[in-house]
Amino acid sequence: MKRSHNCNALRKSDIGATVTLAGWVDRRRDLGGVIFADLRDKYGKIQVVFDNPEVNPIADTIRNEFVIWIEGTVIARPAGMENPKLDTGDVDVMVTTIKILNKSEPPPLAINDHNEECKENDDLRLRYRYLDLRRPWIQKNLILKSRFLGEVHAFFRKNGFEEIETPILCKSTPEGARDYLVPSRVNPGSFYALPQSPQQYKQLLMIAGMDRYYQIARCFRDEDLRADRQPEFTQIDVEMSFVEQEDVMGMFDNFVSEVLCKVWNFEAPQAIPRMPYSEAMLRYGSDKPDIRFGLEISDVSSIVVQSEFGVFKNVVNSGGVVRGIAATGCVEFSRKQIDDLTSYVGRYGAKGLVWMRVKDGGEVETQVGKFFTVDQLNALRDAVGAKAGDMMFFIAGPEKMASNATGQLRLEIGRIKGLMNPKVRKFLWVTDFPMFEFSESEGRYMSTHHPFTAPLPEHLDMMLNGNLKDCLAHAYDLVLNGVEIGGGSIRIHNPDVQEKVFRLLGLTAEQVQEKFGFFVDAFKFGAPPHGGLALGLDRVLATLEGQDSIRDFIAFPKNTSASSPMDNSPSPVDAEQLQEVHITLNLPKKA
RNA sequence: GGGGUGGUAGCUCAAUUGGUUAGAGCACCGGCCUGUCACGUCGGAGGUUGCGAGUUCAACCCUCGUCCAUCCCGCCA
Repeated sequence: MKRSHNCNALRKSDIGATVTLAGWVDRRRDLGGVIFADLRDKYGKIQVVFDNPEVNPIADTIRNEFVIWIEGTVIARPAGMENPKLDTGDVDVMVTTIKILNKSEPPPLAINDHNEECKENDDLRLRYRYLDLRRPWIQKNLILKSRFLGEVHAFFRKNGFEEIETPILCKSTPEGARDYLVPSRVNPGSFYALPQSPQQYKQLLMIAGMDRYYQIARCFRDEDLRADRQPEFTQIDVEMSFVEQEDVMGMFDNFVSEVLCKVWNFEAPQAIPRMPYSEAMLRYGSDKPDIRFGLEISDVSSIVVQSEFGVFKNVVNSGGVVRGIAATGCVEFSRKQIDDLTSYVGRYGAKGLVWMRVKDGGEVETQVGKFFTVDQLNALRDAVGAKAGDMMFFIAGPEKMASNATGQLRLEIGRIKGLMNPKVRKFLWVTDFPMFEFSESEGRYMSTHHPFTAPLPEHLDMMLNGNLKDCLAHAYDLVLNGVEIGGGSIRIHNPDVQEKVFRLLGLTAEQVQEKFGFFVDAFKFGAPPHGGLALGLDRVLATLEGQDSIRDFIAFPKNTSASSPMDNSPSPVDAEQLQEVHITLNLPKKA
């Protein structure tokens, strides 16, 4: 049963050796007299040959995904018969003994598909995830993750961080995402929450004097899923004492150049550029700009308000904005392409999309030309930086919507023009986030980051005086190719300020005491200034691999309904189990 | 909660304007084949067209409902 080599080990230099191998049958080719089979394991593939009456009757019966063990001799392939697609392609193993260790039914997934894209739908893949995971290219993802984590540990240990575990059974707190709840059997009617992140624990570790903490932390959020969002996911969670923003960001500048560049083998950025949130929103219409390409956005409100174009004028006069973008080299966009873009930005609330073409001589051609003077059209062209051969697009509306919709338009044009090269890695720090955002649905201000984030020191008084709109936070996000891969902040370490922030968020003194009392109290016993950052492990992997979905970097992910088709979780439980945890069900009526 | 797309053989897909026997490739089963490597070749089996109603002489196709998946908005850092 022992194997002398794995399936990727044998080379020309091994010719003549007697070896034993074990693995899965990737593919069998029966030529009548001689039978070939590709044997596969985690390490690779090798072709084995059956050409004697002792073994061929058994080799006749093997099928895809059978697990076999063979003994044989390494032989050179006949000249011209080498297979350059295999690392082991210079040799064969001539089999002298074969044992079938296990049979396999025909697999419902094409594990041996030669191209690295799987066409099976996700539901099927997740139902048979253990087969899906046999595909070499997806194993490669998990192996890469494992190797990456090794480097992560090495980096933080080298920099004096301690790896400390924090509870999975936590206290449910308001703010942030919806909690996953766990009923307590011994405390009837009480519930734990699974952590959305170890935020409070890591801050308490700073108060405890641990100075530098990191953890590969599992986080849970009961919100609707996306391709890049799972109900449980992993963060590289970090916190440091006696630091300022520069110290935390500097640590992660090093992390990028020492860990990410090493694992993914790309050149370290000279310095990761920084951009204030307000600038990111204006120039890119996003708090996570993809700076791999230009197509920057300009505000043209002051120009269009002079025109006779009612739509734009009214928007600006009622407090809205008009944003424009020069789609470089897109003058030939068809009517249909423009219609598609119009409905695309409609998803983000844009009521319409105004387009203008810049002709060869530089003159501007547009359907709405009669509402503008030539000077105004030229001013628009120059404001967005359009040249002959470019198409200009404009979106009007309330600032938040117009900004976002134009930003999404920019990304879509980038996709259409193929400007998103996954081989290019552009990191960016976005800083100076607003401390609070007004939530229409909640009817109150909410923390942009989380309620433990400190305001900029120069904005503290502003905040204490109740000006939440203009108050900026000591927060920073790390962005890679337009994906937010991490975020952090300098934390509040003054109990009075922390209490005040909770109150500004609408919590009563009683609620603060009940939900966060222990936390505020902790700061009364000598809390050091501290701050930190958390990186989304799965997103870092997916983004650096040029993938949109994090699912292929998680061994057993959930589907969009947060369930697992493989083991059918979540699932109902016995009445006795419910009784033990003092729960009675109150299910929604089915129509 | 809302919108888009999809659901046909084990898998991936096709099926003209609604038209009579729902096809192909892969996989599977059987035959042939001694250098293939996505082997080839001959043959065979395999279908509640997601589910339920309705329209029609006739429904994979049209209508309504419903379930599931997926992508997105809201939500979520």
